Amino acid sequence: MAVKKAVFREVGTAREPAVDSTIVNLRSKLEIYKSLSDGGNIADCPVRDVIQGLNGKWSSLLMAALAEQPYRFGELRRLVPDISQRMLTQTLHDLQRDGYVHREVFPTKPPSVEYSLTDLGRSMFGALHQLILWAELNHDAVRDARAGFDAAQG
Amino acid sequence: MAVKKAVFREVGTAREPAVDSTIVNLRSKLEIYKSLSDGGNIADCPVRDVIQGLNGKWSSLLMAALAEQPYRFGELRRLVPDISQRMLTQTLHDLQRDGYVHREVFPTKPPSVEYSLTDLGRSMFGALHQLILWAELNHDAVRDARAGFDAAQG
DNA sequence: AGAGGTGGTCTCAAAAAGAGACCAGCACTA
DNA sequence: TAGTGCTGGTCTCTTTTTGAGACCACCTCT
Repeated sequence: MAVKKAVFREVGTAREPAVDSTIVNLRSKLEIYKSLSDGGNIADCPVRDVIQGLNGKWSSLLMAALAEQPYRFGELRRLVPDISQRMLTQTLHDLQRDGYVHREVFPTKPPSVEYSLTDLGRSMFGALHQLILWAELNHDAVRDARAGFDAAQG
Repeated sequence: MAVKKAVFREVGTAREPAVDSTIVNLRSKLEIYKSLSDGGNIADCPVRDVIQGLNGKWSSLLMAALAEQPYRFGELRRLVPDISQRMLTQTLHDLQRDGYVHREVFPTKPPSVEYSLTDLGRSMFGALHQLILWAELNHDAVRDARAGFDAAQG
């Protein structure tokens, strides 16, 4: 099987000549992931620490929702029907702990709770959004790859 | 508590005026996550489907490693000491299935297996890398947020 | 009085991840 | 020739994470 023609689309259609931007090539990507100064042990790496907080099943979805507008607890639950109340509580708690989400209780009766992105959260979503955008543009390529792989492997 | 001054740094130091780039505001971010045309059910959303494959504990780390250069199985195991052989096999398998990673067996004795990024994988890493870069630049802000949260909540 | 909406917590089952033994095949060494 | 080690895995068992759903106090409206 020869090298397939690249049919996927890049996120930055213009002005981004290729995958590797200038800063990417400044030093080894793995070095960046190790984030230097970790004493040679890749296990406790700050970047891993931060990324870990985002790769939960619901984190990126809730970030995308809150990037749109602030939402109340129940609104988020209705917006994402297949999340359990337990995981919604927990994921929002974790996002708040990492400083991405602000939780505000309003003294209504019964009290309502509003979740919104902090400045840090908006900043982080700017980067996360690149990935979401890529996924939207290339989901059919990924789906094709999966289908091809499954067909080949049985 | 007033609105804190934003002390975190943006990834694109110049030319990116704020979090929201032009394309971000074209339509609702949540709409993008739903990726339209999903019949109103956010549960089976192509973007979620793609993102899901990347938020495993080891996926982004292995992508970063392979973005640096191709590696053999044992090399990856030594590079990431705290991954179990089982999860390394499985994660590489999943990344291969999604079309990000190419697996090639060389007929040496004993046979060796080399893993490398495909074009699709390199393209995806271009987006993922934004997030990694953000994490590197802002991990202290996240760490501070965590410390503050833990101190407040006990 | 009863139903419904608020934002949760608690318990228990299912799924995923981690630890480590085991495997075939070959090369090198003793 | 028997041991040792390296290759890339799989298999089983235990621990952690997630999911499903009951339960809760409080208030409002009917």
